[in-house]
Amino acid sequence: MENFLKNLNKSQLESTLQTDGPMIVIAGAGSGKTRVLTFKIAYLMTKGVDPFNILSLTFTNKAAREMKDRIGQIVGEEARNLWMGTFHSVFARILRIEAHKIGYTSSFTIYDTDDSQKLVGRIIKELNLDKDNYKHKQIFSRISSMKNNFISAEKYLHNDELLLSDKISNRPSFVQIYKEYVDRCFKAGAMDFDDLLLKTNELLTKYPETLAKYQNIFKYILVDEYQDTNHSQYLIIRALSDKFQNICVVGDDAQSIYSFRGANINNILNFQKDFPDAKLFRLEQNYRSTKNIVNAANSIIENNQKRLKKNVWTENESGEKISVNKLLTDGEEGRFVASSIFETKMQNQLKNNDFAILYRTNAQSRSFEDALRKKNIPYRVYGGLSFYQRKEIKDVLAYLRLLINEGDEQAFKRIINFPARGIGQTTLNKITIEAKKHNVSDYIFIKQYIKSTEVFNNSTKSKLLDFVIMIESLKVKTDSLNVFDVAKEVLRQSGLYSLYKNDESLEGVNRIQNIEELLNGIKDFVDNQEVEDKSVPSFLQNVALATDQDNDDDSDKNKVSLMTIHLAKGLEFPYVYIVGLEENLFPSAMNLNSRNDLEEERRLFYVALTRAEKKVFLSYVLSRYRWGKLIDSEQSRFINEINEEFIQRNIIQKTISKTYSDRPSFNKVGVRYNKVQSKPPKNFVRIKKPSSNSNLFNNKLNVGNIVLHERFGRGKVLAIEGRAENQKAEIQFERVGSKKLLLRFSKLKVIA
DNA sequence: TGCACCGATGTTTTT
DNA sequence: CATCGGTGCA
Repeated sequence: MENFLKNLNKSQLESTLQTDGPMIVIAGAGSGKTRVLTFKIAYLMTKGVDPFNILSLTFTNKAAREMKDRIGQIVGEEARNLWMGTFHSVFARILRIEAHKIGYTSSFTIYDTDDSQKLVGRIIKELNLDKDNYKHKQIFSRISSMKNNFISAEKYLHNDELLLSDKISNRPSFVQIYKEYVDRCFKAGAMDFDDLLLKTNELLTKYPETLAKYQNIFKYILVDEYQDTNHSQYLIIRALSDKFQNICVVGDDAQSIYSFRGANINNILNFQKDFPDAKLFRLEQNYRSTKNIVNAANSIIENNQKRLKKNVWTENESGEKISVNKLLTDGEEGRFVASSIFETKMQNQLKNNDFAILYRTNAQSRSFEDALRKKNIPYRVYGGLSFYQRKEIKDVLAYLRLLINEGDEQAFKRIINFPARGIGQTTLNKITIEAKKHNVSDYIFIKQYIKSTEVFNNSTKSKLLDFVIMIESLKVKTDSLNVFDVAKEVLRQSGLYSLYKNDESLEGVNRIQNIEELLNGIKDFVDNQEVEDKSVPSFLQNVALATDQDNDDDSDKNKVSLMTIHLAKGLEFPYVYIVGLEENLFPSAMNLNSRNDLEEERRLFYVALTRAEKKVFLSYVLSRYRWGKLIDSEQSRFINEINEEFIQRNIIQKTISKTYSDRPSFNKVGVRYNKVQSKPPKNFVRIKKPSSNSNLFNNKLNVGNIVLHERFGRGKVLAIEGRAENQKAEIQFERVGSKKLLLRFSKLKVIA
């Protein structure tokens, strides 16, 4: 039964078998910490601990799912009963059960960053503040950081230091915005991401019996990536573990890279002070990377002052030196990387998914996409704009949100006049004022008071009334229909579907495709056996906390991965390209001002290096386009911090290809490609996605061909127009008539 | 009220 | 360069 433990080394085994009492595992990169967590949980279960009593918090939902699967392979079915997920998803689930205790209903809305920022912007406007001085994104991020540090608006008001600093920076009204923002979220029955943690704390503090209930449920608590927890998260696990003290945290201070969202490295540095009896374990043997990589990474991190003593080593071969490459422009960097991938792949018989390109900022992906596409190397861009952040998707979801939460201000504002129904700004302003007078939400105001109020003229009144009637009739359907059918009704009755359907433009076609994908996703959610709660609120919660990297499917298996270093955390690839190693980009210009910030950038570089198994390629350029302008740049200080014996510098690369201009104009290239690449989260069956190697990009489609479309069926090609990814075909389908399709979207099979 | 156009402004990183 | 918000006209 416990055979599975045989594969562990000494320190892995010791930390696995230590089950009771507080403990911390300091785990170097690639030292098998996930194995320890997995085996420890499996071990607990074989010892008879009920999976319902184990809480395991991971950094992404994907990590949780993978771990659950692996545990399932060892102990079987029972593993599905484990409490496992991100802080946000686990506690959102609990909050839904306990919501009424803290003044919410179980169908509370979760505001995403976009909702939150918009609300802050609106408040700034309402308070008549100068929007150039009060930048809504900055203000929101300050609010978020206050929340994560447990400084409420009230506390803020009593903190002279903070108030003074606002005065000095000429933003004395910050605290008013903060307070109003919190009030408005509450009134809207909405929580933002930070609230999910904050309100959990509120719940556990205010209700000792609730705290006791969850303390008794979570007899064993395990936290992965502990170095990236913030104060809120810290307090939650402290409270929950207080009774049994069976708390195991795993992390690596050298990989703490999320301080910008409140992560507090002191959580890991101080763990032993918090739990004086805590046992400490170290995992220092690296199984992932070559000696060169491990040693190079060690030489980098030695430049940081703040760190725990640790000696990461490996028995792996020395491997190749790290290749450092200097290029002229970002365009050349793209081509260099693409060629290098191509050559390395050919020489060593590798697959595309053996490669990753890691960068500091999402905006850098562009040149690599262009170059890879030209070389016909399939790739996938992770991160960036996620599926659920697309306008058309947010619109549909906003209808669903309003159906279950009449208070949802952001949802209401989004859809009241979309699709356009003649309700303009003037009317909206009136509604806001009147609603405030009656102390209800905008929607409830028009629903309850529209008939009796005199502030609107008759035509406006009837337009508003029509809106209410539509929403109310949809709401009735939520009782009898499942989410999928409700969503279909929403699309039909709101007019959203026909709006986009009639839009023949490229954008319109794109949007309708996305909406259909969303429907597929909802259908799958409804049909999915593993999902217990299929209500609209449950679906929306799922969606709000889903992330793009939560899903991978077979079509993504053999592709080069492009992502930010932050997203690469926890992943590994045989060959890794770390690009854009230039001062002001990496390290970022924003983080050059303090030692702490710079050290975090350095840890980020450490994380990037330690993703690699076999070989690392670094690159930097002399000039790079930023904001459409050519900027001179110099190599990153981090390159020189690597001990020279581990690297090999290459002279300026010759231009690899001169057949096309360095910066192709947008007209030629068309719409950016990665915009349509990210995808809905797991549980989601979808129609075939556009991708760099699929579809008719390369294959020739001719007028007269008979084709098969997965939804429309058989059809005949009448005409082809446009070029490259803008290419469209007019096809006469037997069942549904003639349609113009964008070839890069349509999965067409040529049958004759 | 709706739409088209224009200029300002912004890019760290994400649950 | 790309998006967004604001302005001015129909």
